Amino acid sequence: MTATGTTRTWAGSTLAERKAVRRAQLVAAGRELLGAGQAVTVRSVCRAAKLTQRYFYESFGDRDELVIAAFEAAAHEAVAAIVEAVAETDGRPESVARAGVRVAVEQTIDDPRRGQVLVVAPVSDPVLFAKRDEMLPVLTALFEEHIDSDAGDSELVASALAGALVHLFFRYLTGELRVERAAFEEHCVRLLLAGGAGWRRPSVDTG
Amino acid sequence: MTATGTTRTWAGSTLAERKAVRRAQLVAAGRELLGAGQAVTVRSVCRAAKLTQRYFYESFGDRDELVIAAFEAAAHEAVAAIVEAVAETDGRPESVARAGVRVAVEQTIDDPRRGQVLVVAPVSDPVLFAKRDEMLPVLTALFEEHIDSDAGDSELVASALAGALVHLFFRYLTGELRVERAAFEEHCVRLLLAGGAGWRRPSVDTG
DNA sequence: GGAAACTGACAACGATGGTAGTCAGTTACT
DNA sequence: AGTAACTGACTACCATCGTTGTCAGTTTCC
Repeated sequence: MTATGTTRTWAGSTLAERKAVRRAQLVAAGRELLGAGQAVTVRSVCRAAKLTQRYFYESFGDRDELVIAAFEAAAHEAVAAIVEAVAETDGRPESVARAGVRVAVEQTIDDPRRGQVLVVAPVSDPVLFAKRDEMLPVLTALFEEHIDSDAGDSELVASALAGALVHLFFRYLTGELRVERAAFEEHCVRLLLAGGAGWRRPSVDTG
Repeated sequence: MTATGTTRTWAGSTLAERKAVRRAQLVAAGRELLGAGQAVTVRSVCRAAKLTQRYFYESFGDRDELVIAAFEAAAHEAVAAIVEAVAETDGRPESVARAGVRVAVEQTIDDPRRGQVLVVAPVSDPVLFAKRDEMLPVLTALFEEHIDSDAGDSELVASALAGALVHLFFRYLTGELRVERAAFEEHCVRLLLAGGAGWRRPSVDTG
């Protein structure tokens, strides 16, 4: 048998394998830069990955594609952890909400780099903002599945909830929100349980 | 009397007057560009203002300063209109919330350019994002003054509310949120009245 | 060993942006 | 009329970025 096409090896690996390695290196470098709040350009990411720019275009059409890949890598980790935690609850709404919030906090606040990628970076990168906006329904749907809310138009509810949580996490992560972690988590749980309501009694209900 | 220093005229106006006119032209040009979703650079804004770049540095240290000025101009209009509308209510929480939401919608959705500047542009410009973040407490404080909420930690409440409203307006303005205007406004009113709760009954309350 | 695939380093080009300066023409004051 | 302030048009320089190509050295296959 002759080694032709993609089976030819170089330093023990095929071209496809090398491409995959290089792609992973670039995505990891992109994550590092995003997580450190640094600019992601073709040059900066290739420098961080210790690859020449020629290899960038082997896997990505442009910088945006790379940045999205980096974001998705981080997001999938967080979502997977949340899904797992939720699956281990007894399924009661409060258990689900608590597990979800706990893990979300762990994934973003206890791992500041991932938090930076998922929560802070989208603020200054329209590409990431749009990507995050696209992925949020995945998360809200997960909770809607377990938490029955008779709160009204579900799209409005979901949007308000997403906006509220994203903003809370952003301010907490950047240190603008000076509250105890427990209070922060409790508030997020309440928001989820009420389909967005962290408050017991809307004023109109007691009027 | 001899005309010296700043009283010297050129085409009928003093240097100070000319500077003020040029500054206003640049701010207006900045607003136009932001409102049209176009990039604001020193070059683009001077082109739009029909002024040479030399005059840019007469009023602004850099591009960010100009962009902030443009944002502030738009924001002050909206805030002033909301303040006025609230002042004309009977002061009951529901009246205040309704007036506030109605005017906010008018200011941003009925005037798409201003809406673009205040709601959409901050998504792709970190300078504007930060500026808006800085100004949101002005608005939430206005409502807190009129709407008594026993909902808990007021900073957490205000942050969640701000995030929810900003996100709702963003999605509505960009056309992502396909709901009737009345439903949209009603939901925002409910959020305000509940200090963020658009929902009647958190599940835990009926458990 | 020769040829082709592959690598890493680098150059090149065009585009854009920020900032500052020059120059000829215009205006206003003395 | 002379001079200084002012204007508008433009140049110049530097930096960064995206994208592509070249070249010499390396590896692998036949």
